[in-house]
Amino acid sequence: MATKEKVSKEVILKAAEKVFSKYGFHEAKIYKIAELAGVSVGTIYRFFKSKEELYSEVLKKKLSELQKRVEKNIKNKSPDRALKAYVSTVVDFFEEEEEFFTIFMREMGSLSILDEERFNLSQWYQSYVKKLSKVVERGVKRGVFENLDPLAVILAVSGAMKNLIYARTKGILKSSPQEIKETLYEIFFKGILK
Amino acid sequence: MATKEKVSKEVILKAAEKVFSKYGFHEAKIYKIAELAGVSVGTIYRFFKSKEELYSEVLKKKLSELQKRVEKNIKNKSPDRALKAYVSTVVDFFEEEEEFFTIFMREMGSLSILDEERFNLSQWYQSYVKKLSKVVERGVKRGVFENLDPLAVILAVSGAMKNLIYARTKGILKSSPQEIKETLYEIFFKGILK
Amino acid sequence: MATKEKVSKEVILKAAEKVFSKYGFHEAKIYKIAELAGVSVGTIYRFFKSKEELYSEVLKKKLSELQKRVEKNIKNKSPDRALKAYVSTVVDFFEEEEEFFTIFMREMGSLSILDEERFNLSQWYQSYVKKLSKVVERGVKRGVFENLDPLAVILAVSGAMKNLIYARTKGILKSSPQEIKETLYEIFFKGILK
Amino acid sequence: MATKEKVSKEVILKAAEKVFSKYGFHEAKIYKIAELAGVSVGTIYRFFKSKEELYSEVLKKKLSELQKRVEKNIKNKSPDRALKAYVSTVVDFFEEEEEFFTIFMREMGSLSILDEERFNLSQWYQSYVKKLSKVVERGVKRGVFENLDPLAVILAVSGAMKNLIYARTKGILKSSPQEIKETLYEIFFKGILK
DNA sequence: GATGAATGAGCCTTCATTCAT
DNA sequence: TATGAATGAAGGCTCATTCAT
Repeated sequence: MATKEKVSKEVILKAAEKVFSKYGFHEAKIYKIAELAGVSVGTIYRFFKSKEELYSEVLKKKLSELQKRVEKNIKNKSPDRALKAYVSTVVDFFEEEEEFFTIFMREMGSLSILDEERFNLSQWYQSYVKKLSKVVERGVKRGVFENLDPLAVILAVSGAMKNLIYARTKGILKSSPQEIKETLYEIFFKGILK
Repeated sequence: MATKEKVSKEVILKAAEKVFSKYGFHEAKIYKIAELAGVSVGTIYRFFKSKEELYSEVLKKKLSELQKRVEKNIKNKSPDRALKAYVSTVVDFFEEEEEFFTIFMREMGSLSILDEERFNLSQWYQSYVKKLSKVVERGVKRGVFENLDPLAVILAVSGAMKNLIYARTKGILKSSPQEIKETLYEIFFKGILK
Repeated sequence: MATKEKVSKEVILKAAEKVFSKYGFHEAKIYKIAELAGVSVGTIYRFFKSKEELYSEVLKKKLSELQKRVEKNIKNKSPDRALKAYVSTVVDFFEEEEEFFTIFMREMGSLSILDEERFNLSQWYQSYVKKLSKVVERGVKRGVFENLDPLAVILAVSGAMKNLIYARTKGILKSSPQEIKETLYEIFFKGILK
Repeated sequence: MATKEKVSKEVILKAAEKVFSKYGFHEAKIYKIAELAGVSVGTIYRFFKSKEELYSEVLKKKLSELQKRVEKNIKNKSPDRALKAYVSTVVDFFEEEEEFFTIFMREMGSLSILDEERFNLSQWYQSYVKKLSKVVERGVKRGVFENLDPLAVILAVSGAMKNLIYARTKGILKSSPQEIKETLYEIFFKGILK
C-alpha cells in the first residue's frame, strides 16, 4: 500500500531528524529512532538500507526543500532584492526547522569528504553556493554591487547568517529572526564603517 | 625525564590532531593515533586518561594558542585596525593549522551541549566572541562604526571568515589567504552596495 | 515470548554458575559463558547489564533458594530438631549444588566489602545467621541448650558444616553427606569429650 | 648485599600482604604494592618472577609461621590440652594477623585447584589438617575423646573457629578473642545439649 | 509485511611484565 | 642494581544489522 508506506517513511524521517539533531550521527541510536517513530527496528531497514542512508535521506529531503524555497523566492528579483530574499528565506527556514539546523551545522563542519556513502553535503553546498553567486555576479555586472568576487560575497553572507542563527540557537545572541535579517542587510549593504 | 615526556605528549597531540581532523571524534581510533605517533596504545593512556580527554586537549591547546595570538595582535589598536588584525590573525592561524581548522569546524557544528566531559567549545566560543565584541563596541561609541549590535557584527565577521576559509579548504574558493582578508575588509567596511 | 526469554535467561544463569564456579569472578570470561550457554555475547547483555550483575543474579537466585528451603524445613520444629533440620537441609542443598558451593565459599572468603555493586553476601549472611540464631536462643531459653551465645553457636555449626562440605568437595574427607550430618549432630549435641 | 636484599624482600611482602588483603588477588595492582613498599615496580620483579609468585610467597610465609607456632604449642601436650592449644594459637595468630586472615579466607574459598602456578593452599591445608587429626586420633585411642572420625573433628573445629573469627572481623560477632576461645572449648568439649 | 531477539565484529581501556638507561 | 616508561594482549561491552517467526 503505497500511501501507508509513504506515511511510515515520513514518520521515520521525522523521528530520525529529531534524534540525529539531538545526538549527532554516531550517538544517535537506531532503536531510539524506531521508538520515537513508533515502529520496529526492522521496519526502518525496510525503508532505508543503513543508518547512513537514513541520515542521508534526512539531509537530502530538507536540503532540497530549502533549495526549492530559496530558488522560488529569488526568482525574477533584482540582485539586491534577491540577496535580501535569500537571507530572509534561509533565516525563516531555519527558524522553522531548528532541529534540522543542528544537523546542517554539524554536517557542514564534518565535511563528509571521505565517506562516499553518506550524503555529500560538501558537493551539494558547492553547487548551491555557485548558483547563488550568479545573483551577485549579475549585481556586479549591472553595477549595483561593488566589484567583488561573487562567490566570496555569497560565502560571506551565508557564513555570517549561519553564525548568527547558530548564536541565536545557542542563546548567545538575543535578537529576533527579523532583527537578524535587518542586521545582515545593514552590514552587507552599507558596511560597518561610518 | 621531563623533556622526553613532553616530546611524547607533543607527538601524540600532533598525531591525534591529524587523525581527529581526518576522521572526526567517533571514527578516529586510538590505535590509529598510536600508530601515527609511533607509540603504543598504552603510552597514550599514560598522558591522557581517555579518548575524550585527548580530544579535549587537542582543542584546548590550539584554541588557547589562537586566542593568545588574537589578543596579542588586537591590543592597543584602534577599533578598525583591531578588527582587521583579528581577521588577519585568524585567517593566518587557520592557514597554518589547516588540520585543526577541520576539528574546529566540526566541533563548532556539534555544539557539544550534551557531553559535559568533552571540552565545552560552545562556552569558550561565547566568551571569546563576547571579548571581541568589545572592540566593536568601542568603535561604535567612538563613532567609527555604524550603530549596530556589536555582538552581531563580530558574529557576522567571524562566520563569514570561517565560511571563506572553509570554502578555500574544500577547494570551492580559489582565493589566497591575502585575497580572503582583503575581500572581508572590503565587504565589512564598505558594504557590497555601490 | 515470555517463556522463551525465561528459558534463555535460565540457560545463561546455569552456564554462568558453571563458569564462575570453575574460574572465579575475574577469570570467568563472558564469552566462555556465552559459549557454554549456546548464545552470543550480546544475548547475555540483553538479560544482564554487566558481568557483575550476572554474577550477582547467580548468587541471589541460589541463596534465596537455600534460604527458603531452610526456613521451610525448620518451621514449627523444636529447637534441637530445627537445628538438625538446618544442618540436613544445607548439607543436602550443597550436595545438589556443588558448583554453587564453590561460588558461595569463594564469595564468603572475599567478603565483598568494597564492591557496592556486587551482591553483598556479607550482609545477607549476617541477617541469615541472625535469624537462625533465634532458633538457638529459643533452645537456650527453654533450657534445652546450654547457656551459650546463640550467635556464636550458629556460627560454629555453620562454619564446621561448611568446612566438612568443603573437605568432601576437595576429596580430603571421604564421608557421605549422611555421615557428615551425623558427625555434626554428635559433635555439637554431645561434645567430643567422653 | 644479602642483608639489604632481605630487607627489600621483607618490605615488599609486607606491602603485598596489605594490598592483597584489601583488594584480593585480581584487584590488587603491582604498582600499588610497589608504591606502598617504597620500591619500583622493577624491583618487585627482581625478587618475584610474577604477581602469582609474590602472592604465593605471602601465603607460604604466613602459613609456615602459623604452622610452626601451632606445632610448637601442641607439642608434648595431652590430646585435650593440645586441641585447646591449637584453638588458642590460631585465634591469637589471626588476631595479630588480621590482614592475612582476609587473604587466607579468600584463598580457602578459591580452592586454587586449576592454577598450578599459584600456591596450592588446598594441598597445604590437607596435610596440615591431617597432621592435626593425629592429635584427635590419639585422643580417641586413649579414650579421652568420643569415637568420632578424627579428620571430621578437626575440620569441624577448624571450620567453626574460622567462622567465628570471620564474624568477629566483619563485626557480626562482638566477642573478644578470649570469649571466642572459651565458647569453642565449651561447644566442642561438652556439646550444646543440656 | 512487521517484528524485535539474536548476532558478533569492533574498540576502548587496563595493567602485568619487560628492558633501556 | 634500580628505575619506571613503554608495551600490547586481552576482554567487557555496544549496537547496527539480520532473519526466523
